[in-house]
Amino acid sequence: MRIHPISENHLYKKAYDHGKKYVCQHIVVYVLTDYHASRLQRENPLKQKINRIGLAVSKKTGGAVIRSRIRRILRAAYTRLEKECNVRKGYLVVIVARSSAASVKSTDIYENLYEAMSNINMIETGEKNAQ
RNA sequence: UGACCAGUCUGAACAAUCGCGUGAUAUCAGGCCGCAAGGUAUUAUCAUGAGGAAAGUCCGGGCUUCACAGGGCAAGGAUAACGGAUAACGUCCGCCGGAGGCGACUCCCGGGAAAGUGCAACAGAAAAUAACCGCUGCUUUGCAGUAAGGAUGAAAAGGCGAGGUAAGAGCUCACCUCUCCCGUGGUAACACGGGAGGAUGUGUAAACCCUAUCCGAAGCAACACCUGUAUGUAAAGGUUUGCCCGACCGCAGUUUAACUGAACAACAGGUGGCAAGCACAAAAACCACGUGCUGAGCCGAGUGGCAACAUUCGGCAAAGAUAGAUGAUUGUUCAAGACAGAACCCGGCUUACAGGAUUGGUCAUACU
Repeated sequence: MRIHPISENHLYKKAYDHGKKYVCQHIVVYVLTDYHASRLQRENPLKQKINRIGLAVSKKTGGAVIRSRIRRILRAAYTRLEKECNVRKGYLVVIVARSSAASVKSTDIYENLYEAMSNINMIETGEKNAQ
């Protein structure tokens, strides 16, 4: 399960401007339909659709150590979410950490992410495994 | 024992579960992306994976690109006792002078103010050809002499004592200070001793400036080099014939859409296009493998040196990403975890930092 990062700056801009948005206590999530989803699917050896993930942590949040810790936690949270739930694919997902995320446990962030994704209707209920 | 001074080392540990980068071995897949060379995947095991400051980007180098390829001058910048170390330094070591501390020791101290120009607020009579008050003399509403005393100030015209005088004054003398000369010691800065001079005007050079020495510019999401393994690939391109032009290649993006997606397509850049034949040199561009991460390297012992350091021998070699790998959760322990994340690489400096360990030394007190 690899994370496909968003590297283009314009995609972040589009996600902020046009994407669906949900604000939680510690994070903000933007979701936008990925126009390149089918091309990426062809490139993907497994022939599955994928979500491209963008992680954003403001410099206001803290120093480099704190920021990279938050990025790791966010990445881990998303990986766990894809594993345990049935997440819709073919989207651009931008996760922005709020300043309170610096002092919070990773489980809280995961719960935040789950709440946000289900509110944006990114999680298909049933099927897979509901644990 | 207490209070200090100067270093050196260290920068929580363990277990379980999940997870990541790189490398190796095996395994899986022949699809997708690209004009093409070519690229890329699944899973398992093993190995390995941030700092003393990785930080600030303040100095000095290496490396690379560009420029000059010789010498001089000017401008600009940096440095500033002396000797050494070093690839180099504004760093380090030793030492000198000054300042501070009882001391161990410390210091954002260190050319020139008699080359010149400038500045010195407020206060004060006066801030540099000193006469306001005071003191003394005389021919006394004034003139002359005088820096001993006096407000102030960061700084007031060498200090202090004696002689001297009308009163005073380096005017004279002793001591101190300063400058110069000689001798001794030291590689030298300088120190000590002796002699001479009469002594010029306070501070400021982080004001301009003067003296000496050094310096080409730029740079990392970059750039370059080496080798082409079938002389690596090469769409649009060359050339011949025919036909056709707001064409074509390439591409962010937009619309529709959910698939072999389709349509339209800006800027930069490149090329006239299409069909057939022929030929493929070079360059730009790109691709693969490799290199720049073995380096002024680290550790231990010996030798030389007061030391910085040099040198000999032996051993070690295991971060390398490109939106960026070291993490999360739970539990246990303790001294309860600070500052903080490699990004081309080194040597320094500076700044931040919970603590812990340890070496040498000083002072005080007590005891012998």
